[in-house]
Amino acid sequence: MLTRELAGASVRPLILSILSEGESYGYAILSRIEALSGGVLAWDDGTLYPVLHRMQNKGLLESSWRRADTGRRRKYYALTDKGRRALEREKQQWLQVDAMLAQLWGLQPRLT
Amino acid sequence: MLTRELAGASVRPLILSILSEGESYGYAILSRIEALSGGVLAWDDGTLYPVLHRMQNKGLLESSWRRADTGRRRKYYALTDKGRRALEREKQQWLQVDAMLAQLWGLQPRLT
DNA sequence: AACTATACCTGGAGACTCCAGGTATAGGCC
DNA sequence: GGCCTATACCTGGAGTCTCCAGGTATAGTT
Repeated sequence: MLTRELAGASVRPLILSILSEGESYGYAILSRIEALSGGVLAWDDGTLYPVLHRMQNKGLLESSWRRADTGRRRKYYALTDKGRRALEREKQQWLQVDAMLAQLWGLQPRLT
Repeated sequence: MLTRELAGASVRPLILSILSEGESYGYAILSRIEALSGGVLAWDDGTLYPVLHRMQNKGLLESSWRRADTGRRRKYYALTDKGRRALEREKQQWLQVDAMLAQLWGLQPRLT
């Protein structure tokens, strides 16, 4: 698994990025992350939900309870404009740090 | 500046990577990081020192006080074998997460 | 009726960054 | 000599965050 710190640094960008593709809900976001990582990475749901709540409190997300075709209640989250701007900032920051590490590791820099 | 989380996720890999090039000391590590970031990123030294102490406690680093040619006392840090292994792990984890984000952002994957 | 997968939530423990403050000294300038 | 700046290190407390363990509820399958 990931170090606590890297987990912390990546949850938010991952959530924002996933939601930038369209609205989704907690359980699906978890599955998406697991799939993206090739099954390597799986967050505890008790970690994800508080993060979603905090992000909503900060105005990055908005949510609405809806009933899916399956009959289940789901809380769908969608990006707000503020969330979209936050994603852009987080992305720039990630690329900034990544560029530093790439330099130290002798990897070729990323072309943005 | 960086989000607290990204800062947390990157300090350790950055320190380990910088020290993998050879021993160094707190103040120089700070300057190195600032230089690597093109002046954008500057850690507070009150953040760095406790990190170095923790890493030493965990056996990733070893330190020795020495007097530099300038006459100043410096605490030099060097990687231990355990530290080198930790770097390798942290690197793999970073690349793992980076690959996920790259996928979401439509960037080309990194060839390792 | 029991089980599994789906779907959400909370509280407390522990860990960590950040900030503000502190100590000490070499070298340059007046 | 006296002052300032850059160099060099350290600590304590506030606030924030992940992680874990626990809890609730229900659709579908056996």
